[in-house]
Amino acid sequence: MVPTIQDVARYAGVSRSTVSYALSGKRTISRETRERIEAAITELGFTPHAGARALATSQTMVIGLFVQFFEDEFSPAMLQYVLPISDAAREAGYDILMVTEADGPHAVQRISSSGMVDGIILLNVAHEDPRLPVLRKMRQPASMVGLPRTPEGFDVFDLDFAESGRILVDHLAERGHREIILITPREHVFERGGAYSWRFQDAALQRAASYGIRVRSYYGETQQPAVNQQLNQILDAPDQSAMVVHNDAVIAALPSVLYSRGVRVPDDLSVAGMFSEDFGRLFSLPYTAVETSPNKLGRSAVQALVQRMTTPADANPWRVDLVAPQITDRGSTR
Amino acid sequence: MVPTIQDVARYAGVSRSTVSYALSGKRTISRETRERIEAAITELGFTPHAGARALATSQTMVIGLFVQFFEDEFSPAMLQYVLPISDAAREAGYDILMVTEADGPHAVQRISSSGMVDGIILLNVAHEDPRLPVLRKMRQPASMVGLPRTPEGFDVFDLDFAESGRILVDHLAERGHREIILITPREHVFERGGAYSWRFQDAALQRAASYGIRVRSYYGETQQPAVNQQLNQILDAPDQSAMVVHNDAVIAALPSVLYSRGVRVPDDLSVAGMFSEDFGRLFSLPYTAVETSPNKLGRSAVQALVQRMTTPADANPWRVDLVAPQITDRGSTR
DNA sequence: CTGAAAGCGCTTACAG
DNA sequence: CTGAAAGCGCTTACAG
Repeated sequence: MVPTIQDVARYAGVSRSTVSYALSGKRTISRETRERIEAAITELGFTPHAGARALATSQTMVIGLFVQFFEDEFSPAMLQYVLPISDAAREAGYDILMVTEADGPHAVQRISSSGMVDGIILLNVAHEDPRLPVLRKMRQPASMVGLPRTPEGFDVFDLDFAESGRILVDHLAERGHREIILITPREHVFERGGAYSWRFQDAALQRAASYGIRVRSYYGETQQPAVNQQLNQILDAPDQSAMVVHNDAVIAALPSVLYSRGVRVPDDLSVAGMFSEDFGRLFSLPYTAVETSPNKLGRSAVQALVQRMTTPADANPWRVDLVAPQITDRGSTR
Repeated sequence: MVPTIQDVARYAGVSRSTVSYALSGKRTISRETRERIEAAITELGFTPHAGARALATSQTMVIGLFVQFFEDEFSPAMLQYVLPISDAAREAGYDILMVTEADGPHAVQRISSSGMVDGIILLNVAHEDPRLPVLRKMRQPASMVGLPRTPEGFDVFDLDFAESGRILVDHLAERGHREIILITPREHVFERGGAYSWRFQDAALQRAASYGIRVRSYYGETQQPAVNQQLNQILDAPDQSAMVVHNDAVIAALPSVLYSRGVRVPDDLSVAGMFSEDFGRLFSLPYTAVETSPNKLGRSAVQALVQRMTTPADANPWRVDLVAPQITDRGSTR
């Protein structure tokens, strides 16, 4: 039914090995032979069987992408990582097996030990991520977005959230603000070990303290209508001059809440956030923000992984890249 | 290095076939033998090699999911289909190979003919979708979300957009509106063959005509700041009483635009849209809407595909399921 | 209840 | 420049 390399060989009057070498280019084939083979391939519509090739070469040319969706996080943000990763993988010749299973450790074990993938990318990595211990036992290399407590054994990429916190506090301090409202991820994200939450918050609080700036910190909600209710409650307090938002759901809802209250930015309130340019465009956020660079982080993770996969005995030390945050001034502070 | 079925057999003192049958349960194994095999498996940490199994059985237990992201569509909506599909696939024992390649037909050809997947799901199918002709030549069954001009050969699931258009017009007609603003997908979506765009619009216009209701139809923008600008321009016209929005980007931006203009819903303007409950929650949309049921559609596509994959000679006719739209009244009309 | 062997469709040393 | 053959790690008729 579906043609095999044997059919091609027979049709072209050569051996299977010759066809295989013509395909891979790993040895020189006479022009005439090569042309006969190519003709046979197009004539028969032959494509090598991926499974057979994987068995023979121990290479699947597939990357496992492990995504976790939590109720308390804002899902659209995740897509910003997935798409660049998928694109970068394809550019390097890999396909993406996307795994969204709730039981992360089990999924890693299952996919990895069955040899379905050559390498693994973890998204949304927690401080004590239960996927890492099992991942360490697997034979495939892995890279990730998100900084775990013990990154040894993996290439790790993340935004420098501490520095991001400082940059935003500096930005407001320079403009003379003496009080800042800080809206963080949900409390549950802290508890779960989403290290980005406290890396940002701790650094921001510390930097603010060094200026003598007072910070009122709130765990932001992530589901409507709680988001709007909470924002309104926070804004009911008098004399607020500046707000830093490190919470996707809150920042996405902010424009409508501010409009509804008649709060003008930056005249009545200075606002600065943490989001990517794409995210900002999607939700029409007119706020100065630290660019979270999901594109860059995702692509870096792919690149590092491809490097490890193609150089199995790679002696290079494991990377921990904390991308330096850049602020994009959209004029929402003063 | 990594244990094979041979190692397990040796360790348990049986043959490879016995181990294989113990794994599959396709023949009865004596209790004692089975226990020895199980012990060997856990002891050695054995997992069957997926590639070898695929080669022997011609089954990969992987579904190819082909996603297309267009500049002129609103990406968060896509995730609402991807996640339920991934979950449903896993429940049926399948993993998901997610393909986002820009060249859809080529990607289908590549993945399908190399035997990487047992079946295929297409998302965001166009009226004349260039992926369908190549898909028809492939050996794997396929299902899809989105109604193509010629659905023969596939199981097709989509919302009944025509009926959705009628329902929303009826809803406003019942409330006495004599003029409706209709915001559709971008013009380019119509041109590209996104049939959902005109199926909805044509039906809505026709139904409105039957009531003698006047409809002003606009191609909605999808990128900021164009979305807000356009909305403001549309709303500048006097005497508007009702608006139907069939455009994700526009409906997501609508609350802030209406707030900023001081337009109150439904007192000043009746608003009805097309979006899922999840989407509405994500963007805090307080509008009456036809539920677009991405969850249901995605799961149906998986179910139908699993049926075809497990019953290759399935004689059941191809399905074209247009899900009956349900309106969710959130009190945004009167 | 269990085993020996063929076969799935490739790749790659080994030989010439 | 090309071929014959072993091997990758499974499954499954065939045999007993």
